Amino acid sequence: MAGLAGRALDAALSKAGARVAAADERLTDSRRRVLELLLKAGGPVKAYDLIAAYGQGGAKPPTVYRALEFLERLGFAHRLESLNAYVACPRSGEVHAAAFLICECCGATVEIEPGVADRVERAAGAHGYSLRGLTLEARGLCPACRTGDGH
Amino acid sequence: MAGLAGRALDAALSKAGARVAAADERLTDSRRRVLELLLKAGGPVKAYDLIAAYGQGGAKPPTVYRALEFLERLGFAHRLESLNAYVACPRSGEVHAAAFLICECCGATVEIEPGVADRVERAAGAHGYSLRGLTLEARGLCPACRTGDGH
DNA sequence: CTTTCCCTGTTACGGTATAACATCCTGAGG
DNA sequence: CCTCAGGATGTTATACCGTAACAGGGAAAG
Repeated sequence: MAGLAGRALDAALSKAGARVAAADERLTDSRRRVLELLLKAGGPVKAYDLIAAYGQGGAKPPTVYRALEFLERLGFAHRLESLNAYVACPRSGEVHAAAFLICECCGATVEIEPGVADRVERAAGAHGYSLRGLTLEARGLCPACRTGDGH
Repeated sequence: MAGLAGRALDAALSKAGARVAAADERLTDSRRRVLELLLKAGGPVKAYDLIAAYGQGGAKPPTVYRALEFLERLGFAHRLESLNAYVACPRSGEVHAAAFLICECCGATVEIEPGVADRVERAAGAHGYSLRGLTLEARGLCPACRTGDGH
């Protein structure tokens, strides 16, 4: 799943720590641990898998959900609504609208930048709405699964 | 919530019946009942609210979830992933990619046609993905809630 | 008539998420 | 040093969302 490990993981975590500090927030143990698990996975992870993998016999649900909420708020992670899963954000620490391609066959996901925010913004304006967040999840088949190399 | 009632509701239901028949499917009692509840609500409804409102002491979850699955498959309803809720589709019976504006304050939703499918398709193609379905949900404030008239 | 296929009913369960409250740090100000 | 306010965490319990698995029923085709 292209997850991080070793030096790259450490680098990503310390970079995250710096960004969190710059935002006058704290990267506490539980937040750091959850981010680490998301980065290691390199793909979507279910909340209860994080809970189980947390260590020392696991964590309680609120611990992990609070960490996820924090990571989302600061732009280190996204929630995939259509999968009930969470994923580390490749553009960690920069708040932005996320868009995903999700393979219906193997679950592989890619975060993309389709540049649709402006069009949605216009459509919202036409209905008098002001926009504050965007969820865009496209389901399909990844290259491997299209050709049968999948899984 | 702009829900349907009386003649308009009857008309919508019989139109749905015709479309279902044209698709060589059956609009059974439970399917018709769930569609009726969605149309009456005129907005997003939670599955368990449908279960409670179903009548005769309510229905069992599988009954309602099966009906919802059917209605989605035929394009009569959509699931709002970010709300865990379901909504009747204004373009009932025509399968299409849905996009929604959702008010974070009062929950009002509008189905829009932002015309982004082509852009997402291109972005998917660039990553080798073939597209089969699209979820687009924009959160913001509706006109009433922006001006404080909300609720 | 009977076979087939789809739809439904029912029980039970598993996965997802949060409420509510107690506790504990940590940093600012006295 | 003290203490006090605010955020973060720990803990228990519970509510909500969705589905598996299997039995039964009913209409249409042969």
